[in-house]
Amino acid sequence: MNVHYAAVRGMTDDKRRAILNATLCLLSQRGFHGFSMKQLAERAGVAAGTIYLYFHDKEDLIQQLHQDIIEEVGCHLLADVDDDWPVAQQYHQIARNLWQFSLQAPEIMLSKGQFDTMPPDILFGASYESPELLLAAREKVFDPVRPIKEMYQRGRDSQQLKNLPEDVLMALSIEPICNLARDHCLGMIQLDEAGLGAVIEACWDAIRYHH
Amino acid sequence: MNVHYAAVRGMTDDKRRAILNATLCLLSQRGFHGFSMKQLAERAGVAAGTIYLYFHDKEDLIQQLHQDIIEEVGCHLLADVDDDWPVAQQYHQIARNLWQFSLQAPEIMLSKGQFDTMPPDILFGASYESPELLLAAREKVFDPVRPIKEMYQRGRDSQQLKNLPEDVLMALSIEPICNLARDHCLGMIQLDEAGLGAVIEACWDAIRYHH
DNA sequence: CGCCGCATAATGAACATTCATTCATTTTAT
DNA sequence: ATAAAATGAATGAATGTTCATTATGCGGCG
Repeated sequence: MNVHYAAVRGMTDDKRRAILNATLCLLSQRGFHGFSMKQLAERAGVAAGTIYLYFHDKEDLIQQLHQDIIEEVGCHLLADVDDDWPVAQQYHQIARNLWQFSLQAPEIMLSKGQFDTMPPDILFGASYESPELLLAAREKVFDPVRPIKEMYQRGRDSQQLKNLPEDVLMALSIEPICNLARDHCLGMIQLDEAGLGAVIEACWDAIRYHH
Repeated sequence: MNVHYAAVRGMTDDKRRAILNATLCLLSQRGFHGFSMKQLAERAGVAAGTIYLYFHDKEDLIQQLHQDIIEEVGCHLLADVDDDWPVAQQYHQIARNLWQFSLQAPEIMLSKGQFDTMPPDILFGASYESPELLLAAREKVFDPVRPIKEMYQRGRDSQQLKNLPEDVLMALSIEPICNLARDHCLGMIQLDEAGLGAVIEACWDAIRYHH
């Protein structure tokens, strides 16, 4: 009887997946507004009421999608990254993984901005009113990408990276690639293999310690 | 009789400003969803119907706010930047202006992400279906920040900056600062004067041509 | 095999809200 | 007195959610 952990009533997990996929799809092209549960039901190929068998309400749905995406991103970014590699090589692999991932799952890259600007009580179940609770909740949610943060720590401690907080190092070397990947998915820019290499090198220049 | 250019019926422009300010305020803290015209009217201190004297509808309001913000940002970023300066100095001044602006108008920084992920037909009156129209409309809207783009061009042509498209150079050297400014406004990170200098230097490292 | 009972899964019309927008009326300024 | 500006109750459409009803899969029984 240990198959019932996923949902209270809903059983087959592929319905849940279909709903999550449809949510991501709508979110990436229509945004959070102009996105209704009825549209979602139609897109997912289920009835409106079915959604509420798998998710408590709209916010719960968004929250679970967010968690789901972070796990998938974390998994893909860290693929083929060896703990024993030097930080430079690890970063380059992660950066390439990120770009490749954005090509195979563009909806996720396109929806990233939506999540980034979402009220924190939806994503983390905690509001700005209690900063310490919010911080803890956020840390838990982003646990799947913690190894990346730790890589930045190691690089900084060994003076291979600049002496800056991890958030800053990530803002300098991950976010630009996310932005460019989004623009690339939207057809606003083109970037070939050589261009990608140059971009990654530029991001590396931003964070590496220049002796 | 030359005071009637601003609106069809509405006259006093401070009502328009009040509505725009209230829109920005709500947009930055509640996001696009959970933002209603009735809330807006209350916040702006006007009746619901008054909004429609100055703006055709909700989308028009958002579009005008977007244009308004871009003009203000462009104006502030280029303050105290001399055309005769070397590119390095120009960039540093713009970066500092950007940070300072984010402190004095945090709502604008907080709402940036909302606009970035908004369907293009709202912001530019053109959809993805006709890429050439969309591109032209976008260029027109972003005209106030064109001097910045031109600075990047000059820097690249004179081999002071890396040989990358302007969009890429901006993604590398402007966007990270926007991201950090947003996180700083939200209290998620702290950054003192020294830290800011280090961040700007890092962004400069990302785009400058290393001989 | 076919039929039955039963528990779970799924449905979608119905409901109460909330939304953007309108317009007959009132206020304001000249 | 008159024209422009502002109002806010009214309207219909759309939203998130519920729940009485229907469908489905399944193990036992004749």
